[in-house]
Amino acid sequence: MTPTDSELAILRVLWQQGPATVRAVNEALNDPPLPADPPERPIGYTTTLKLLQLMTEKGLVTRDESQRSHVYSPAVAEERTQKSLLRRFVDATFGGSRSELVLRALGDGQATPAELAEIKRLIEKLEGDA
Amino acid sequence: MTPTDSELAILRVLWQQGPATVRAVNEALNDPPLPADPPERPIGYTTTLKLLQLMTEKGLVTRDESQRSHVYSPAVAEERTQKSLLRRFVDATFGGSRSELVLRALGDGQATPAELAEIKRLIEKLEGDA
DNA sequence: TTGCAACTACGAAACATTTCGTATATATTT
DNA sequence: AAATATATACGAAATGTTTCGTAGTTGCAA
Repeated sequence: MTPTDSELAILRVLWQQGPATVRAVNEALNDPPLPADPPERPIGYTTTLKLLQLMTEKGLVTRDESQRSHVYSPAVAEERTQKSLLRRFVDATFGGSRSELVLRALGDGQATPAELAEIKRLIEKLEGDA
Repeated sequence: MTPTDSELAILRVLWQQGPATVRAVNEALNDPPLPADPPERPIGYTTTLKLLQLMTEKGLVTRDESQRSHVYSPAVAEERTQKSLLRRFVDATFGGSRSELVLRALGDGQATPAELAEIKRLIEKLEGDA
């Protein structure tokens, strides 16, 4: 089962922060890393709650109901989920071609030398494995 | 203006094949590169037509109405569109980190040596520019 | 113990996207 | 000329996602 956009936003909070209450998730969602202009309307508490309830039904999260404030945990792995979303995206946008994707991702002069070096290292490692 | 999934599928046909009629687009959409199992239900002709009409309104395509069968052309550039979709995707899935994206894209041992070599060349070129 | 604050549950509205049926017009075939 | 095939237009149903209001419950403070 693959998350929708809003579900993914919630999963990212849980992956980063670990198990959390509805309130904590909601606050994280509404705490903008970089404030937008014009500022976006905050997501309502019950919206986040409902989403987490739906995600529980779908098996994307689990919850601990032993406390009054339920505590939610991710039930899908970050890497696995990212890979699955990536596959969909590459198929839809680049006809399945990973290298086209990478070319576009790096090919606009915005990648830092550190990023490039890191990726180069990765490639050399992959080549070494062959 | 950024295309929806179905709109993107249509744009990909137009980018690849050049200007085309509704019928040609519809047939291309229903001609599976690799047949699925179970086979998917084909997209109806009027569905494609409607989408192209909406896309015309949105400015994603233009059309030549001089013939009875209108001929549609892409009105947005492939590279620009891909970059914009990529940015959204990287933001939503990898918190904006391009190198995380690339790591995931290449890091599952599925990339071919040729792909890796191509990307390495690109990186060396980018490093040279700095 | 009364009232306020915080919680869950859930139906349904609001919104976005996709799909297609039907009406109508125009060309083509018989 | 009539029947058939092919086209566009467009309303509206179907589907999927997001949002929130409201009801009801539980804990806590006055």
